[in-house]
Amino acid sequence: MDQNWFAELERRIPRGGVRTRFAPSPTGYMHVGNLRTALYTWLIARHSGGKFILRIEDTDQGRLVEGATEVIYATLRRCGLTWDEGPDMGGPVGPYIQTERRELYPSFARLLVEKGHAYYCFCGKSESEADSGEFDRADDPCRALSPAEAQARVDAGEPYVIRQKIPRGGQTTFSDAVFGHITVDNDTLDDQVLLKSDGLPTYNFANVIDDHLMGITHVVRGSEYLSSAPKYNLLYEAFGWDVPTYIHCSPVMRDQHNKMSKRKGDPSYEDLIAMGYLSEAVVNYVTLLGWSPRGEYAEREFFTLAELSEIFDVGGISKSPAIFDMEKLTYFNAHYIRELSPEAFHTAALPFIRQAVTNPAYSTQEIAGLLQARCERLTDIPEKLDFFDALPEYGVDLFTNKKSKTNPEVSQRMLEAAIPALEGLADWTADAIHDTLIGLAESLEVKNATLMWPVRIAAAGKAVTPGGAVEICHILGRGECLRRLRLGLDKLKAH
RNA sequence: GGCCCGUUGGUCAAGUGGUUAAGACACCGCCCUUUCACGGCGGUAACACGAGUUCGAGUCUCGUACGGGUCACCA
Repeated sequence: MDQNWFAELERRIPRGGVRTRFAPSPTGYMHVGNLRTALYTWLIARHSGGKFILRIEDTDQGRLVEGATEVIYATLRRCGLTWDEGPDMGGPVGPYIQTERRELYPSFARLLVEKGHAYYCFCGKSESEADSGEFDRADDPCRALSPAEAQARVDAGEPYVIRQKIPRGGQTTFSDAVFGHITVDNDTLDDQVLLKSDGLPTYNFANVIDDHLMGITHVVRGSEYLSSAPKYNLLYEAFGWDVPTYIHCSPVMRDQHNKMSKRKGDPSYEDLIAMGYLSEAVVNYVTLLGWSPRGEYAEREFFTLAELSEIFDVGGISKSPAIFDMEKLTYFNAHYIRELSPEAFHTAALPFIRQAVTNPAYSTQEIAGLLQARCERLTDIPEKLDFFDALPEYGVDLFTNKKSKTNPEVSQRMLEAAIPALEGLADWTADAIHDTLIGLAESLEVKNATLMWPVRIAAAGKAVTPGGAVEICHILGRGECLRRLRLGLDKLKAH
């Protein structure tokens, strides 16, 4: 490759503003840790009015998953993480899929060889594998090969990889926005493979090349890459490129000892949605797992994405791992469910209401109204409504409740009074039912609960219901409600 | 094991040498009440340990313990 080719690539790099990138490998789902990385990356770009770029890292040919990039697109879109450049829309520094950039990497690897910072290595895979424990990379004879010798073997068609030539001795210091300055002895760094024998770059190499060529200014990634960061610095240095700002994030854990992982059954973003969690709740909660707002916002925890992009700062990212707490997510979810307008909640809840309530006579709007303050996840809904379509089997013991001062005998009296009172109602409205029952309790000289309890039990056949006697009677409608109340009365008489 | 990193209540966390060591979840209690929720009020509960430095240390230094990461032609 000639100088002009390199110069042209350099010329395309946007300069000036902040540019961040989310660079997932397409594995078919988005784990929580990944989502958080995407969030922070997006937030950093938006906070400073910069660009957020999506790049697909698919250099591992053995792990390609069908339809995986669609999952990434769908998740980012659903979370509101809009991107400015990416595989689907292109951009000034495309292509944005690494395998489509494959011809780029060998040239840069060879450039490094010419500069003396990398070398051809002809050792087979088996030799370099650590199981023997005998092979010391520092003694790799390939490292000492003269350029002419190496070139001759390449020309002869011998398989090879290109390795980074780490300086012997000395130290390398790199800087991370979260962890600060870290210095390591070069001797603890290994001559990592840059270009694999299949001609594709390793993750570490492709990252450096692509981040530079795409003008990335801030690199957000997991702390598992912290220990390879010094080698990145050496690479940037060897090329003479500016080093981007590193932002390493500690992992999201499932418990004290293990990272969250699909393999161990931990939920991915898609799983959480299927479990009845709202996207906004997941986004809000996950952002706070490992980052917290400072100053005037330190005591707040509910934020919209727009608010987060206003106040997000890298300084608030914590160094230690955070354990994912489903209970707290559930709390956030409950909050977001309550924040929904009644209409929006009805729309979200309808499929779940329909799992339990099929009778078209019952108002799903009214049912949704009862549910909104009573469910933490949408999936909680069906179980709460199981008494509408059919009155459950129940025993007279349900009519006993100490706090409401009821028992079967009292309940019988209450129903005997309530049934005719309700039969006489001109309009079956919630207000009318309410006023009638309250008035009846007053004239019977019992507390409201003493009358309401048996009415509700007879109407629902269940001790715990969303909504009280008035709401349930109203939803059931005059006919069904009175039928159930009479059934309850018969049951009490038989008792 | 070598190297790197971390450690404030059960969990998320604020705290940047002087605080009665915030706040939230969970838990418990009380209030509200037509069951259950919602909401309101209150409570239990933490600086891993040991040495320094300092008038003074959760905050700085060192060590110990514990935890995590990494040592692939995976990302």
